[in-house]
Amino acid sequence: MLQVSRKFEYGLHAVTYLATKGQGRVVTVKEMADDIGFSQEFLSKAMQSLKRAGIASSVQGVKGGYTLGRETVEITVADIALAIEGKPHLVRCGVKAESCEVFSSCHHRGYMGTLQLKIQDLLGATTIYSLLQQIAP
Amino acid sequence: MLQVSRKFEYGLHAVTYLATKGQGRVVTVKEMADDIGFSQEFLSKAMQSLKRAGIASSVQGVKGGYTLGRETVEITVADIALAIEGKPHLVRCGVKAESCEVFSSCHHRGYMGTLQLKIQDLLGATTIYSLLQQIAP
DNA sequence: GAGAGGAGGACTGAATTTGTCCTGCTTAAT
DNA sequence: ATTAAGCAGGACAAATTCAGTCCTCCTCTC
Repeated sequence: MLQVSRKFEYGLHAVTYLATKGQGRVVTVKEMADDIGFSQEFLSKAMQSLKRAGIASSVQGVKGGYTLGRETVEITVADIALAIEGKPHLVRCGVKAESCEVFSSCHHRGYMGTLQLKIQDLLGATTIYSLLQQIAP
Repeated sequence: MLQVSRKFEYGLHAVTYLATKGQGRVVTVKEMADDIGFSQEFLSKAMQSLKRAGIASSVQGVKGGYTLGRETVEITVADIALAIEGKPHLVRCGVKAESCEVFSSCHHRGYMGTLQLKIQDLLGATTIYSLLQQIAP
């Protein structure tokens, strides 16, 4: 269906939250979940992925929580997608060649490959910084 | 996971098959399924979608089958995607606003919307004709 | 009128996504 | 030292979607 996952949406919301309302402080998952309006448990998973990718960094223990791990100009939408959904595979044979019956004789692999790159470029061209500019005029 | 459906892959293969090995004649689903190498029943579904969209046209009865419904320069990859997967919705709120908890306060809808349009443009920029050029040098 | 072949609804099984639960670890505060 | 807030992450359950099959009907050629 060529649709982005919910977890990605959660992650993107969380990052913009940290970038705006979370400046200079540590923000708990609970605060974000309450304020934005979705499940704390699930958002927590997204944050863990963002952390592993260095997009967010975490502070443990009481008074713990999350902050951004990099400047907003250094985080692109593609980074968030990669952190949360892993490497994109527009077609199945990108994951497993065996999953395609016609792998050896396939004529579109080249095209689908460049298409995927172009989509990644599209996502990579937007930083959180520029995204925020678009929001608040 | 931002992945294209299998049915779309089937459809794309079928269209290029018709455009190359099926010139000037009517091709049965069985032939395509056998030659390309996947399920006849399922390919049949894809063909039905393509037919409804006018990308393929069908002949019923004995000696029936499919032909292309338009010239290859007038069929884009986006057309095939639309025919088979329906209107694209990068985010859920495009399908149902209620499916998003933060619809009213959402900051990314505008961005996601233009992103979707850009992806559609990408698909719309490739015609079957140009795709075939890329394949056979 | 028999059989090849498309049309399409219904259904099933598999895979993926989404979300919850639980347990453990870290650390500030008391 | 103990407690409780909060992150980390594995395991599991539910829901949704996708993929594929089956069955019936209709159309057309021979």
